[in-house]
Amino acid sequence: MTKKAPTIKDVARKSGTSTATVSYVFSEKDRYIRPELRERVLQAAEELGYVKNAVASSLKGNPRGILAVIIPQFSNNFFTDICAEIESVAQKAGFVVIICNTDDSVEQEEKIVKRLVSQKIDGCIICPALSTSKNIKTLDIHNIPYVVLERDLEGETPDFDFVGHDNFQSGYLATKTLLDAGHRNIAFLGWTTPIANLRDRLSGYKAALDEAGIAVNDDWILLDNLSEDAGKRMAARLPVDKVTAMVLAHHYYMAKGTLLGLQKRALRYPEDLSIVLIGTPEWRDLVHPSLTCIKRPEKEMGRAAASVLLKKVKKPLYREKRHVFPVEFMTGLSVRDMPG
Amino acid sequence: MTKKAPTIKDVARKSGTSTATVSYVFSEKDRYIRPELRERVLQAAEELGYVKNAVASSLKGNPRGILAVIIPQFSNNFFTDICAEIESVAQKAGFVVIICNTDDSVEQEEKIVKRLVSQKIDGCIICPALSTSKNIKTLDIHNIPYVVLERDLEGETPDFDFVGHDNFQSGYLATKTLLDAGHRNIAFLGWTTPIANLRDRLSGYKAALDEAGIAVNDDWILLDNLSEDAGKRMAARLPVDKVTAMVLAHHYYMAKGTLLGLQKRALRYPEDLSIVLIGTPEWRDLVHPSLTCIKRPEKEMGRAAASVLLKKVKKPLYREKRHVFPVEFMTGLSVRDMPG
DNA sequence: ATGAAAGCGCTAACAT
DNA sequence: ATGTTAGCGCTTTCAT
Repeated sequence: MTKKAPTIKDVARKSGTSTATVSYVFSEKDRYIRPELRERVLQAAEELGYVKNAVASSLKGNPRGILAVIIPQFSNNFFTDICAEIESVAQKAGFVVIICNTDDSVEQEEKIVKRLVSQKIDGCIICPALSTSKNIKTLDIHNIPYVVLERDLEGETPDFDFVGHDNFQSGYLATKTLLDAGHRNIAFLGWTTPIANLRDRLSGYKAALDEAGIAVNDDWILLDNLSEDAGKRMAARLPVDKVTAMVLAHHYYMAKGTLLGLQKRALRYPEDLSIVLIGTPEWRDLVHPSLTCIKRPEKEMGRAAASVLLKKVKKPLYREKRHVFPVEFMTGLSVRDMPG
Repeated sequence: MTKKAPTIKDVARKSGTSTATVSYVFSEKDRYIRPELRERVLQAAEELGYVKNAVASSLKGNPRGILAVIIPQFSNNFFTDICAEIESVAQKAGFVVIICNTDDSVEQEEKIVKRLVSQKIDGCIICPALSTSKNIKTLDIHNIPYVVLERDLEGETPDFDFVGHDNFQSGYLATKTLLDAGHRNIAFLGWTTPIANLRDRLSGYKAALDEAGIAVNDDWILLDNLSEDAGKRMAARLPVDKVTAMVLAHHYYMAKGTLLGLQKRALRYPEDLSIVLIGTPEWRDLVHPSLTCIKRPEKEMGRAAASVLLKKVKKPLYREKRHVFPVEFMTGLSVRDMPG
């Protein structure tokens, strides 16, 4: 026997006033209302269990109270950490947040973006599937404020606000760490993807080698798809007779696979092979020896993305500078100093 | 110069027909419309970039297309795994999902629930903060279909749909595993909480001991708050001269802390201490030796919660049975057979 | 087969 | 200081 939710009209009737008055009582607008009347309205609302219908309110042009974030992988802690931060900032500002996973599929993303447009969300943080800009354009057309997260858009695209981190630097720093420890033959393990992030990390790797006057050996750059098994495969293929160190530039579950693959070959780190990992999985200091890592700024990114978006929601023409956060070196025990 | 989004009216004008016709073209309702006209409408909509406004539509009583899930911890993989599954199921059914984190605070939850009510969401999956039913009642009052996740409600509460897993069994199974390996003096590490889950695990532990004719020693039941540091503290307090095994019944980061604390005391498992962990952190098979675990049914729970909710959204009076999923034993190398 | 128009719950300009 | 009312974009009954 689902009775209907009480509306402003019910409250008006019960408190013997008009809907306008009730509306004003529940809005931030300052229209003076006799304390006595205001009290009566509040009382009636309380008794009826009235809650303002944000849906109807937004039809009149008021903010919806909903933000969205679109990510390519739900199961990647890098993204969930960012989302957690976004949700936290949004919550404090009175918004709820819709989280959507595209599985890095442009088609899936297209459906999702349409749905969000249809829902008239106030704004959106999007890490574009495969770095494509197609669905971003939909957001543009419908005037939904958005912030692009982590992946730069390829090709001709509108001006956009961006929050990301320095992938070049992470590749560079990881490689430099190994070079400084005296390594010369350094492998780079990544994944196959059209997005720039991995490419940037690889550029950082190459730049560091270059700076040290070392030629890049393409055989030591291993790429595979995103999975734990791929990590295992790469560990199996690793030319450990030539290489003394490696940069793990891929995802946590690939990295996990790589470590397991190493175990399987009875290879030990740092004795047989030094390792620097880009990223900070929960287990970085639990494995033994602990891993030397490059920490990415998940929280900072989440916080920045959310606050930039909130500003844009308030002022649609608001433009922020690009936020590209630096990474941070985290010491560990997986790098061995080379003798000599 | 943000031009307004095109509405049904614009499409009607452009295609020279009425708003009613356009509405029918974009609805599932079957009203016959001349193919020629239908085509013209579609054409106009396409050109204008028209997307139906779900907000206005829902004002007329149509489903909103939004579900919500309320969890007490965003950073806990147990919950994010469940959420990932919920999102996936919801997405296939055409819904987007709002994810809210309460930090296990009843006050925060209250705000969130009010917001969701105000947003007129179609339904909600809630893991109630501290197992309290107060905010659930708000959902009831406003006729929002909901499914209670993982934590049973305490006290007098309305009839509700529930999806969870067998916490008693996980405590029992973990303990039984150690008993079967010949252990007699088994510690139980948990956290301080009013919710039933930990209590149930503890009951399972006690039941297993009881069954084996072993008295419970309260000194071996260690509880602390939810943090990695608390895990370290418990490891430090552990009476390893008396105890030969332990059940880790707490969260991943506590478990991590406990393992780190063990390392600090130079205690090795399973030699010095056998371990069974409730839960399956990503690192369970990465640490060495790999951990013997009790796997909880995150995916099944997520999937069940989402599908039950979707059924309730369709049919508000729909009632499902309680879903309490079993846990699963996962073999590892952290349990040593006791001699004798 | 299609269109006119009332109305969902709210806001705000306007009237009193 | 408060009430009346048009209208946000859509759905749907009723008329044609």
